[in-house]
Amino acid sequence: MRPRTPPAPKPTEAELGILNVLWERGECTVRELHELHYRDDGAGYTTSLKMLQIMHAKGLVERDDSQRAHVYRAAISKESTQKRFLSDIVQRVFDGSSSQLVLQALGGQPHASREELDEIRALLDSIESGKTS
Amino acid sequence: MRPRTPPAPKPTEAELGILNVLWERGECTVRELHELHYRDDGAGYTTSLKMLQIMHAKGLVERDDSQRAHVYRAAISKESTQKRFLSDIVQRVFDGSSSQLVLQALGGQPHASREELDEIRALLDSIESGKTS
DNA sequence: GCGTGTCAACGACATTCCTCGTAGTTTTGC
DNA sequence: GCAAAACTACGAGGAATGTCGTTGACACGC
Repeated sequence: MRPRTPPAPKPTEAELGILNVLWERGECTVRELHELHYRDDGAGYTTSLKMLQIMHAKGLVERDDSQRAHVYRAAISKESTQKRFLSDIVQRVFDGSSSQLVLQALGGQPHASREELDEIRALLDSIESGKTS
Repeated sequence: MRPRTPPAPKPTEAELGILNVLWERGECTVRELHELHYRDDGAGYTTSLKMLQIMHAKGLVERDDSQRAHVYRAAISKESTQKRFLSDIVQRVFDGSSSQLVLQALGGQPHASREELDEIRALLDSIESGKTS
């Protein structure tokens, strides 16, 4: 028997935009999402609806249809999606080396705050001390 | 007058695979690329050719057609492409915070070598010392 | 009751991506 | 010379993506 949810595909760019709203708001009706996210694009309401329906069919969002206005929320966590995209990009443009990615990320955009840098340093320490070497 | 090269679009996934070969080999004929990259997919030769033609039209690769077998090479650098994808993903799934991305990358895949960790640490130092704060 | 407005569902459509078949040209082997 | 092989060019077409219009169901106010 297969798992009930076949691995939930990688979100497209438009889907990612919607997921960002859902991650922030927790849950949304179609109307709410449309006002929040699609207002400026000038896109029609049915576009928002259709996107959510497609995403629901893909397993990217869950739906409560007990009310007339269905309520949607993300079916995949933001963190797992971050990991997903990260490992994708590491494989595709960084030859599988995540530290190469880290170097590029730190070098390219060096306006991290002192706290963030310290946090990174602390994580480095914990990785190093946890190593079996 | 517009610039001659309108910003060269973001490579698709298939295009990225081809670029990886070109970055490694420097330059390739269609035949070489096909043997190296498309052999296992069972894809036809004309598919490789067409991809390169499309990429050339987009400005992703350059072409030397002085010989019968045209020679292609990447028109965009690997590093700039890494930056491009990195900043994309930072905007899309990390709320614009590249240090958040770094934390996730370091945490998610903690099998970096001692040398890599040291290199990252050195970069942190140079960022911190270079700060105006 | 009934009209007005909101909602989900569905199909249609343009666009992009990737694949391939075919045609026409040039080179090579003999 | 000429046939076979290799190469480029071109267009067709299936799949996915994102957009929308239309339809039919439902709810609320009066």
